[in-house]
Amino acid sequence: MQTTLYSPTQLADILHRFNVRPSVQRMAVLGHVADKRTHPTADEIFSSIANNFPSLSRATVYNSLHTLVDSGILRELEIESGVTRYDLALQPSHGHFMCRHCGKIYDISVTQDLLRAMSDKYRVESIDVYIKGICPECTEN
Amino acid sequence: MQTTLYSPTQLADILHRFNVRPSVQRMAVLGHVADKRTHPTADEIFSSIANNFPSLSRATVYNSLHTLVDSGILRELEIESGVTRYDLALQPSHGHFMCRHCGKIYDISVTQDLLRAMSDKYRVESIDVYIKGICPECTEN
DNA sequence: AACATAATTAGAATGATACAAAGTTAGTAT
DNA sequence: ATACTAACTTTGTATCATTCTAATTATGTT
Repeated sequence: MQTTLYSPTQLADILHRFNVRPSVQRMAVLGHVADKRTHPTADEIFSSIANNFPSLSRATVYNSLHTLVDSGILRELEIESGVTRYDLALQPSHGHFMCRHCGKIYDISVTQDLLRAMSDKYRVESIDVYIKGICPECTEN
Repeated sequence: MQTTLYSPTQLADILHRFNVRPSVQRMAVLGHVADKRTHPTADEIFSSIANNFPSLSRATVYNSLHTLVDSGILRELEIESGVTRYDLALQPSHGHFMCRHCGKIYDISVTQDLLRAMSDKYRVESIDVYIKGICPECTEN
């Protein structure tokens, strides 16, 4: 059941490379996001790994996730209102497709052509493009 | 102070066209989103129009917004974690640029070329492409 | 081993949004 | 006009994700 694509050593390596201390909790959080590729929420992660950590706190999951995002290992997805989902950031950038019916989230590549071609497979109902950064006004000041 | 780009008659017309009953509250909510183009949150809308409606309830603002979104007049933006923002949907589809520093949200067009050209004006730090619809698995069933 | 720093825990607090029941309004038919 | 009905608004309460705080524990370094 527990497909382990990333060994503990590999997880520790990743954390080291990004200058994040490899606590067991952090490894478990990262491991879950990296192994299952379901773009889980903080709560899903908590429920899944709580078995192995009787005293695990939600705050720890949130703390770990924030640390992992800040370090660049994970990336936040806000594809669904009200919850933040998490995705491995260690791979070529990609868009996401969420099925309105089953809720599953698929990784997709996002070149113009592919986006158009996608309509054959997926029934696209909405596309959101969000860009963040620094605006001209703020760059001057 | 209160720039009125849309007259009450125009607002009522829009609501009629989309088969939404033009209650005063709904007109006020739509009017605020349509006039100011600040992509406001439910709470910002509530605060702004509460002056004119001493007994206005937050629930009414949420109800109105849901009705307006369902009818296709407004569109939800999830560009910022934890809050939903609202935008007029009655215009050519466009992306959004949020400044990490001042928080302002700019409308931008999203063709490949323009996205590339944008880097001259805006300092792009992250791009999110979210697509929703029905996946192949669900289409079969 | 002792100290300093960082991480974890538990529980309470916050804040956006949803819900439920009662009251009000508006549209329609008599 | 009056009464009926359905839609809308209100009020207060509930929920749920996330954050905060203070106390505890673990880790790394001298």
